[in-house]
Amino acid sequence: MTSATAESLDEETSTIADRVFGQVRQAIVEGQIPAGSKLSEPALAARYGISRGPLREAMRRLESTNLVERRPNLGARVITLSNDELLEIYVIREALEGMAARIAAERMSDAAISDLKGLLEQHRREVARADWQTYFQEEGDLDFHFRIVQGSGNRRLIDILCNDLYHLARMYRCQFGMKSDRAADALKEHELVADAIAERDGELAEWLMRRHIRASRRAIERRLAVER
Amino acid sequence: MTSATAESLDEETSTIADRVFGQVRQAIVEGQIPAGSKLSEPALAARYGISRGPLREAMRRLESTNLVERRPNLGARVITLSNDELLEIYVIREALEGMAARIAAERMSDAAISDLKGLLEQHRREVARADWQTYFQEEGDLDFHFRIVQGSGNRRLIDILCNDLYHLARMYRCQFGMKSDRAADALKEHELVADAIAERDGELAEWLMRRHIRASRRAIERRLAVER
DNA sequence: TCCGGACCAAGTGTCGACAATCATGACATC
DNA sequence: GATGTCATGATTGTCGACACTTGGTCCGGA
Repeated sequence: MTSATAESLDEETSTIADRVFGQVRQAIVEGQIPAGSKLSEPALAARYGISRGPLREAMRRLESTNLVERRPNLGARVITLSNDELLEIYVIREALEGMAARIAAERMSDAAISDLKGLLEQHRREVARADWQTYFQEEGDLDFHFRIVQGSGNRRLIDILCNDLYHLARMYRCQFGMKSDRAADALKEHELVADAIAERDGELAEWLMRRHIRASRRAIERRLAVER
Repeated sequence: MTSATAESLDEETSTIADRVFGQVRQAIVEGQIPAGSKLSEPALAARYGISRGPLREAMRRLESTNLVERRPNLGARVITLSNDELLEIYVIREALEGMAARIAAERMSDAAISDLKGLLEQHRREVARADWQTYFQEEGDLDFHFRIVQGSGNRRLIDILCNDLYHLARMYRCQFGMKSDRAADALKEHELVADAIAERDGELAEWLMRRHIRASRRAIERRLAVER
């Protein structure tokens, strides 16, 4: 778990602010700190056994990753997950990951492509035998997207997606159960993207990736419409 | 000038950290603080007449906007503008602003489209009579892109582009002279995008916007190749 | 009973100071 | 003469404390 997060193994980072930043982020993403709840500086400082100085710096970093909202003299709150913002994120992912797939098709190493296909092979086995383990399938979904983005080699692209949007996506997924009835379809779409990349067809890879993310967004839209 | 920056008129923001964040950012973008130079906390704190506490928070925000790099116990430095990263930014802009143009074509209000056309009319007059005023043309270029992005109505999209990438672009532009021999071509491309939006043709607007940004990137690539 | 103003408490914003870490230079040794 | 080591200085990381703002509450009056 938490396998696909950039800089996830940053234990023993020299500065306290960075460490508590990662801890609070994880707590927010996984729902231990509920969405919309107020983040009291003294309380958090006491909870993590640090002073308010480093904690404020961590809060600033959390603010810039759009996980918390701050208003002057009023304090910080965990962001409230609105449905519109979730859909907005998928729009951005469609644009960014589509471009990532295009570049990955041009620049990804053969070895990385082999690894990618191996990952999909493993996912196929998991999906075939386990319908109740959609959780791992969902984590695997992020793993797949993570590798494509890495394959683009565009550092800023990697940064935006892996350090901001993927944490948001994981937060939404932990919040609502996100029982995906789309696991089989998504896997099929992943394989199509991987094939296009293996054939070095950047244009097709981008088109397929965008269609894949669009389909995911539509599935969410349908589910939100039903729940309403 | 500095017309197209989000939250630009944030004078008298209650918190000092936010104010000095904007000031330092402007100083970095406009080159008053040279690229690659070290940012000493005591020096900056003294320069702005504040303590190191708020300054450190401002530095954290600057770090998250990718304008400065920090390494623990080693201090912060202004980012060094590498050519590769500049091109990476254009790749992201191509993906993101293409999507913004598509959505803007669907959602932009008629009034906003009229304003956009008025802006282009003004740009046309400027370009026609002034070849030495490419500076204003370049600022106007950002203004155009800014309005398209705003027209998308996607808050996170607006945030990424206006609060991060555009400042980077302005920094590069202030750093090297960025004498653009492409002003006329760029204006023409802008008008095509605006026309597609006016006709509510999202697919075409995206295609044109991506081609426009790609052309700008290629112009930069050519210039970098010559200077080398 | 309802509205308005003042008081109070909690929390945020800011500051100065101490401890830990790293760079720089001189010095001793091989 | 070159290299490794150590001391020194400066800078960063962290902490506790103070001032100011905000929100709630209580009291008084209509």
